[in-house]
Amino acid sequence: MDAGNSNQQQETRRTSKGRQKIEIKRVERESNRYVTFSKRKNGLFKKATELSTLCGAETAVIIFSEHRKLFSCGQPDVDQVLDRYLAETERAPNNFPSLIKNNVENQLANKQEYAESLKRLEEEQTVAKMIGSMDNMNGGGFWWDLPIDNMEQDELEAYRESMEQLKKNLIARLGLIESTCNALTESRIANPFINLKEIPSSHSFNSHQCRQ
Amino acid sequence: MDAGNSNQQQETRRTSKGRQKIEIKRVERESNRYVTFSKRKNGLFKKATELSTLCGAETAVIIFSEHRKLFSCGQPDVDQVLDRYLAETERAPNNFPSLIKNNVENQLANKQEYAESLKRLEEEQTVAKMIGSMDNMNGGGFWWDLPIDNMEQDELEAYRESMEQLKKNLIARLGLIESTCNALTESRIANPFINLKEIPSSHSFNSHQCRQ
DNA sequence: AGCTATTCATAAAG
DNA sequence: TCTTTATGAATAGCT
Repeated sequence: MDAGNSNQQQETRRTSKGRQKIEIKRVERESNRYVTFSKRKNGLFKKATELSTLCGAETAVIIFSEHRKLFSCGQPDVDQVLDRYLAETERAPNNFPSLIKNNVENQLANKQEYAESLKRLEEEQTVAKMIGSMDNMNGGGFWWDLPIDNMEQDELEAYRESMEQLKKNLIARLGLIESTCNALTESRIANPFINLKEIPSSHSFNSHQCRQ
Repeated sequence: MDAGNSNQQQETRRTSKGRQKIEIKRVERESNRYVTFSKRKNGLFKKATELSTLCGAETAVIIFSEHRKLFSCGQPDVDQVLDRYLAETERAPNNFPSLIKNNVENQLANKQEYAESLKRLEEEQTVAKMIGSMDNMNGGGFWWDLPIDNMEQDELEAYRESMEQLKKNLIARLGLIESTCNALTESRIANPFINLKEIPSSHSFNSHQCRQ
């Protein structure tokens, strides 16, 4: 609507230039930047909340101001959404194998190694069972998402130790794997066949609250 | 700006009623809801990105559609922001609840969930077995100790990415679990009852990417 | 924190 | 789903 015609303020001169177009780049003037941050942060939270209400979506918005202050908003709850998100992304590694499944099936070679891997698997199962035997495991979580609250003290201690050990091992192992990958990648630069594929990922949901 | 006067379309009758005001409540018509979701999701991502650019903030927006499909957007990177968020929330003793909270709430200890967890466990085993079938796997390794040497370039890339993701998530999650254990251990020394509190927050930053 | 004029986002309809 | 239209909303610049 143009409304280009005059009138609309009797005689009270415009008290404002009204909204002006701005470039989307850092707002240099600090006072303005603050105000903008505050207004837009609120706007963003509002939009996120509306999206949830209108469409039944679960949302989480996390913002760290330039001074690193945290603000967050989620429906029904930020942490639930994050848990779900983490669960999803954790799943990605498990999806990976499917990419090479075909090759794997063609490679069933060394029986002995296979036997060893089975043995290892049993160890994992032991842990898993121990955990599984504890009552419950929330729907979309992983085995380490145990109901810690219900553990007895000794179980808790044992569990924590396991976790610490697992963490150490994982970090070390993953670091090794990564560097191996990197080394191999480099050494294969000469390889004319390079095509990257996407890691598929599909997902689930969950989140209510606004902190500021 | 009323522009209430007529004219403005020669004779071309209005082809649209234009935007109409809507109530902020679930959009009942499915087709509309879907369209609204898509538009608003994009709008939200845009707003978040603008906020980052304009104010030097770090943002992460995570959305799970009603069909549980995941969409996310972050500057400079969703996972970095999440790591920061988790780090922040981890430290605060009163904080860790969410993950645990979930479990607690889900501790209706119903059999069905347990069954589901078992099912998931089986899936993990399947993966492990599959990998176990791959030739090689020096004793003591875990399922992610795949025969990297035999991977094709694209698999390798995908695998490395998965590993990096897994590492990030594991570190974050295990850290969270550990601190939870510690907190619980402490709190039990004096009190056998544990109750979760709301999370205070002050904080730091971090995040670039949009997935959809 | 309020105001106001504008720009921006988006509900409807094609 | 993509475009167009017309209008509702968000917000930049001031006070």
